[in-house]
Amino acid sequence: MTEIAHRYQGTAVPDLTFPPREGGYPKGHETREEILRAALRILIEEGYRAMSMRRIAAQCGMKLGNLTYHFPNREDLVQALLDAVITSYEIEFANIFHDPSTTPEQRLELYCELVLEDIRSKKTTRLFPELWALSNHDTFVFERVHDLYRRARAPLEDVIAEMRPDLAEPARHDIALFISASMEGLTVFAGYAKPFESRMQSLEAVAARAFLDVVRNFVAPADSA
Amino acid sequence: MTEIAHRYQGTAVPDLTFPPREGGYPKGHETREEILRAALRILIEEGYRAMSMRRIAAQCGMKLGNLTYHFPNREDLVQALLDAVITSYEIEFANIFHDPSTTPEQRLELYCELVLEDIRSKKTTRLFPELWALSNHDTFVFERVHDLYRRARAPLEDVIAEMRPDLAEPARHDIALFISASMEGLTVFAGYAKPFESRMQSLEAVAARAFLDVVRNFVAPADSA
Amino acid sequence: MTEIAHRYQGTAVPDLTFPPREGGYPKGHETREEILRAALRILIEEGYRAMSMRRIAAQCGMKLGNLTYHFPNREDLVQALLDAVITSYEIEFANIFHDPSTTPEQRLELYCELVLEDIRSKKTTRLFPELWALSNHDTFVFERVHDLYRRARAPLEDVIAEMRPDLAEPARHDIALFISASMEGLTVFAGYAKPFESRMQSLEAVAARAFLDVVRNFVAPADSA
Amino acid sequence: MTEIAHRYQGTAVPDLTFPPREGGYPKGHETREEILRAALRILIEEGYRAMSMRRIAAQCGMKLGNLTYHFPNREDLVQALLDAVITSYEIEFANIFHDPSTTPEQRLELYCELVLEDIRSKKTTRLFPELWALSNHDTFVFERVHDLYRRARAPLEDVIAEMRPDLAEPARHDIALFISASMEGLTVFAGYAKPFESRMQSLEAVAARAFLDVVRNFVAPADSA
DNA sequence: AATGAATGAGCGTTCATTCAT
DNA sequence: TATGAATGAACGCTCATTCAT
Repeated sequence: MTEIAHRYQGTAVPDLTFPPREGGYPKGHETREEILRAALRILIEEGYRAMSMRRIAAQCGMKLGNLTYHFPNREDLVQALLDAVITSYEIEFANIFHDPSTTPEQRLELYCELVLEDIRSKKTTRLFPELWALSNHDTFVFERVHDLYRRARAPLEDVIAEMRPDLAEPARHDIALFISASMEGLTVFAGYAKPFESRMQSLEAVAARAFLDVVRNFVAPADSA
Repeated sequence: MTEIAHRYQGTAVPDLTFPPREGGYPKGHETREEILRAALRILIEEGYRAMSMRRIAAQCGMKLGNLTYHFPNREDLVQALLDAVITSYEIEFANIFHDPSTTPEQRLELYCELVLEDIRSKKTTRLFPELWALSNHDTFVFERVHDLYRRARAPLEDVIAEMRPDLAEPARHDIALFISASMEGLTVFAGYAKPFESRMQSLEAVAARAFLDVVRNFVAPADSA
Repeated sequence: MTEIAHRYQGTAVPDLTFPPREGGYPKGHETREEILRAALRILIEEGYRAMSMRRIAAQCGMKLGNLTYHFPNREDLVQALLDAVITSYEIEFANIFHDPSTTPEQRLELYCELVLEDIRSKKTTRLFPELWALSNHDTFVFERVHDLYRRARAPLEDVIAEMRPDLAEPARHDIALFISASMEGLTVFAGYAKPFESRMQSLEAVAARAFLDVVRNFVAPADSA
Repeated sequence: MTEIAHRYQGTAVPDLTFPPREGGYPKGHETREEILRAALRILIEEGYRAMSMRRIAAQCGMKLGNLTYHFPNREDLVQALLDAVITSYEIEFANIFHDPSTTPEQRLELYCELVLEDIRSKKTTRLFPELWALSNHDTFVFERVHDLYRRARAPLEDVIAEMRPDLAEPARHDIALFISASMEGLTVFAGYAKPFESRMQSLEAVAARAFLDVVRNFVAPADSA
């Protein structure tokens, strides 16, 4: 396959959160972190198919045997990696809304701004499509990804509840879901190295307008369950 | 990896459009079609990683040697497959707007309805995340996918132009892009076997409201390039 | 493990009978024969544990990939090998009694002579203990081995029936079984390179005496089922 | 490989006799015993090939590191195991003939009875074929096994000497050897879970008859050395 | 057009072993 | 005494590919 040039080759790829092993030494935890980092790097730069045990071991200058010592099989490693990377997103999200803006409208706009900014990062642009593809065939990824999204929608639902206390819970949920999905969709079009990456600024304005309007104007249909 | 149960196991997976080989016999074309169909079936049911030459050959009860006769190497096959599947989507799209409804608002709504209906199909839900993931690392897929989306946005841009002749072309383009991306984003949340598949109906109402409003109300910022 | 010196290192190890593959070329059959021969050689010279796919491939100057082409997995190869080797023993046995000696006593003695002669061969001494060990954990080997022994006992039972028409079938069967088992047991003590290999001649006399006597003198107990 | 069902799954597998380590603590001896027991359990249940260091460690809920602390390498462990298990058989045998029956005929019969009873145990049926197979390729096992058999034949030779003082030593030895080998051979046919396990009772009668007759009637050939 | 045969590289995994803690 | 960490080699197997038939 023809490879897409990597613009920021030497990306640091940080942000991995995973629990230490019971009874394990600090050295071992560091090694496991190095392994997961290398795996993430390959996943981002070359895709899931290229993320083999051997390549990961080679990436972090480690023998294959040691890699399987820390992660007895590939599934363990992949799950640990995806869990760690998703957990780090959850932590990031949890930190976002500790600074309360004034009006709910401002908070909605800020939320979208932060999400769309994240989407433009190489890491997110590359990682999430892989997660979406994997979630189609792997229940663990499926559940972990949608767990993340559920948490990510919570502040959105709060904002909508403030702006539209008249709406029933399902309707609020639908709107939050739509807003969240809508932004995720932009990953493929205006994410890192995507055709409309440069339009992200103006797309943000379009999105903000659409989201504000739909929250304000949405009228639940009679039979909306 | 833990497999997600396939609800409509025996899916037919049709819709593959690809050119006959120059100087090739009809039999050969049929065989190539069978191969691509088998490949697509694996891609949809088990993901890109499982789509090996051997498994494709096995899927269509064919010996490996014959498969490599028709597609000398894997890249040829993958490109032919993705090209064929994307082409079939383009043809489907081209057929959509031959029946012109009355108002542009109705046409916008119909457009969204058709797209969101397609998204709920197993084929589309499974296929597109794979394409998005591949497009991050493969220029051919990248270009082919965005070519498809460009064509898909064309009728959308026409509708927007009718509704908002006052807007400049970049703004219209941004709005069309947003609407398209927005709906694509719903694939992951309300597509086939997704957590909110059952909410697609009401999500469609939310989306329609948001899209109509943004087309009607969008005001280009002063510095929008 | 300390290795026992191989006295007749360059043993030919012939006698493998297995069916040609349907639609396969003669070349392929030859290759499969070469593979099985190499496997048998290793099994005999170094034991079951040493009989790995890689070592077999190396033994017959073949690439591992080609070996797995002909035998998709180890179990297939092992079964094919044991089946072939056991089949060849069955054929050998079937040929033994086509020359009818005069008295049943002479035939019994000839039978024992032939079996004990075979036991002294390197192939049989080495192979059968492996089969016995394997048959403890592998149903295929278990059934195949006891199928062979059942066929091997048939002429024995005929002889006994001739000598002792008064005996009931179960008693005849027990005697045949005892005689057969008795000789097999000598493998470990007086087989190839065994401590009493040189005593085989005189052991044969002891065995012949014991077998003749038991056939002649055995009196079925009252409650013998 | 297809596994043979284990009828008496939770076998205790006792009977391991091995010397304590010089300067070792009692705790260490217990651990080593636990290790050898686990090894023996695997050997019996799954065969020699499955008896790896890792599996042994896992079997006795121990970390690999600790196992290699007690047995620095595999050969040490295997030798210790086989030595211990053979030693325990030797001790068992030594205890048998402390109760002297009256006539040598009765003693011969009792001897056979005890041996054939032991053969029917899962442990013996499973273990000895492994020993026979190993003894073909490993001098230590070879010598240790035949040492055991030599001791086992001693009481047999005494009985024969009593019954046939006229016979020369080689002839007596041959007869004892034949009787011993004969019974060992029954392991494969009428041992634990073997096709004729249920016939062991009547086979014992056949064997007793044959053995008594051969001891009584055997006439050494003129050239018997 | 299709199958059989063979290669060479790579896959995930298990192995026995060594050494630091 | 026991566990954690790491190595290097080998395991059975699958891969894409090439070529003869």
